[in-house]
Amino acid sequence: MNTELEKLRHSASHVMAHAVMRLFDNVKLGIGPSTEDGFYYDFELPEKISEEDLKRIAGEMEKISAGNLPFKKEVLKKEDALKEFKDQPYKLQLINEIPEGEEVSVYTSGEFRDLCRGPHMEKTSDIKNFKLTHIAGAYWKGSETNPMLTRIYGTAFFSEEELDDHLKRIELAKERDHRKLGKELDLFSIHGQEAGAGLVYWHGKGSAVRRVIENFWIERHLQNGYELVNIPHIARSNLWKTSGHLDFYRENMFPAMDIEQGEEYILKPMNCPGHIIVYKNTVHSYREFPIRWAEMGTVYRYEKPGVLHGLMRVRGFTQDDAHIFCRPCQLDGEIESILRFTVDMLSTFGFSKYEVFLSTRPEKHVGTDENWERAQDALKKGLEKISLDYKIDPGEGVFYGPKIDIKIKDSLQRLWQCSTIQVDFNVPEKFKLEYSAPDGSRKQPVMIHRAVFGSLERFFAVLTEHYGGRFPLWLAPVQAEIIPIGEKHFDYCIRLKEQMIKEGLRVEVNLKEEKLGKKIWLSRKKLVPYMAVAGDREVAEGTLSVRKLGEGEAGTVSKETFLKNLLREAASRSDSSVL
RNA sequence: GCCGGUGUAGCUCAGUGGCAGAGCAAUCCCCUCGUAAGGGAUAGGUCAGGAGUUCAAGUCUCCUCACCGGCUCCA
Repeated sequence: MNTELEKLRHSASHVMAHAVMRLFDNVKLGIGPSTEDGFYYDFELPEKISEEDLKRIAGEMEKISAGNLPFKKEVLKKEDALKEFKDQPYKLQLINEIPEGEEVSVYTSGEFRDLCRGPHMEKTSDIKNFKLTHIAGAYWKGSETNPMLTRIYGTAFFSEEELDDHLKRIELAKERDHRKLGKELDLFSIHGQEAGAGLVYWHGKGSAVRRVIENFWIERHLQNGYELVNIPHIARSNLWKTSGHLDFYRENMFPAMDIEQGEEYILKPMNCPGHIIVYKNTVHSYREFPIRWAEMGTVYRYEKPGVLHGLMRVRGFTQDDAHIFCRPCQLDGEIESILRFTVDMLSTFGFSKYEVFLSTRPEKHVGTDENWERAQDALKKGLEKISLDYKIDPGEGVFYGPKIDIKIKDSLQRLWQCSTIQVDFNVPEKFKLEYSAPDGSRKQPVMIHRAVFGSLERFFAVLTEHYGGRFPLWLAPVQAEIIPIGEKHFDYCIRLKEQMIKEGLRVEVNLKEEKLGKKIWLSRKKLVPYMAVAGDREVAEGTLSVRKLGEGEAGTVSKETFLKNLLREAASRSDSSVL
């Protein structure tokens, strides 16, 4: 299945490889596929190259394109192919992996010949609108144990307009980067050098957004039959031994703290054992089920230095976690209601498109095959019941159970993993959890682990990029800025601010001695949804001249009306004015 | 962890071996102002950290840390 665009991009990767072969000696070729956004080709090069070299390579590509060379396909016998590519170790490996009976084809364009399944464009001059974007290292065949090749990324389109649009979209994504907005809007900071990589400092403005998210989360959980619990951040290592974390999750855990003579404590990488401690504190009856315990639980995981990324990938983060204890017969119903609950909550934040994945048993796991089968079946049934389309991600489950991951699509059509639902028969077994069944016997409950936002840090980052920092009113760190025109209007503005703050709004006053135009410019830079200007006229009438971000002047209203309107809009949790 | 790049004032960045710079922000002064940046002055630096080469290092070399683009891994 090759679309025309994939054909174009794959052909572009050939032209790029062709150019690289012309410019460097002794190049070993890896693979050069098309991707969602463009294409790449992996090379083993005799020397280091940097982004500077991309211009040269692109220049050579222009020449090859202008050369108008046809792409010609040729089918070879396997032994002939092996002979022809004897100096290309990676190609040899690929040839040897082609199953018997499948054809071995080679594409030729000018003096460049490459092992390739095709298909291709007709000629090199079809590749006109391309751009080489960046360079990266990539393991051969994606395995850490293989040598690292140099990957050159590029993109190509049929028309110049499409290429420009694409490059503009990349620029837009850069503008919306949560790390950039985090600085500009004073939301958070990370101090890798001074205080530790991957550890987040939430500033006042970021915390304001976070608090709104948390309050909404608490409200919805209480309405949906959850109880909120709280657990400590460290626990003795024997707890993590029992749970299986020390055996199966150790590489992601910070080393144990030796507190007093041989008593080791461990910083929690997950919340589940803590909730299990609460469960085990008393005996439970089937009549209590389902028990739904939720917590914004902060966890710490050791992540390799190279994987850290803003708020998206950190070493300390807060999961909006919940554990549901129930009877096996309640499992389907619980999964279904969790899915509905999740989708409902996400839609409030403007996320209505998802991709859903069902991840199955990984290599490193606890528990029996039978338990894994049961858990997977339950998840499948839940998905089918609310007819959500999903894909299977083989071997991607957690060590204690399979999971459903919901990836949300943001306003730039990018996917982000947030929500997760995991069915677990294994940890209850390890901790010997019990409940009294209707017939008086002791049975083992099933446990569901689930998170809607996944990590608050990541969700906040996704939200920031989704809205490009222009948060809808209910989330905005500063909902309104009141701007006095001159010093004599300060009192009026300060009193109004105090009144609005008492009503629960987040409001600031700009008391700098600047001109109105500059104050408006500053407020716009901070992406504050509403500005309220007050001068002589407004003070005399008890009104405000209102400006709306992105829309400009919105007329004069009484300060009471302004306050009421803001309260109403914030309470609606609507994002319609933003997107 | 791996490949490549980067690290200079609070922020954005210039400075390729010879006196450490600009704009914005900050502070002070002038202007007292009506809807997208008024003017002036002042202050602000262990040039990420350490070692080395050199008469001389922000600049060259090595090590460490962090950050950026990817790979592997992942909420």
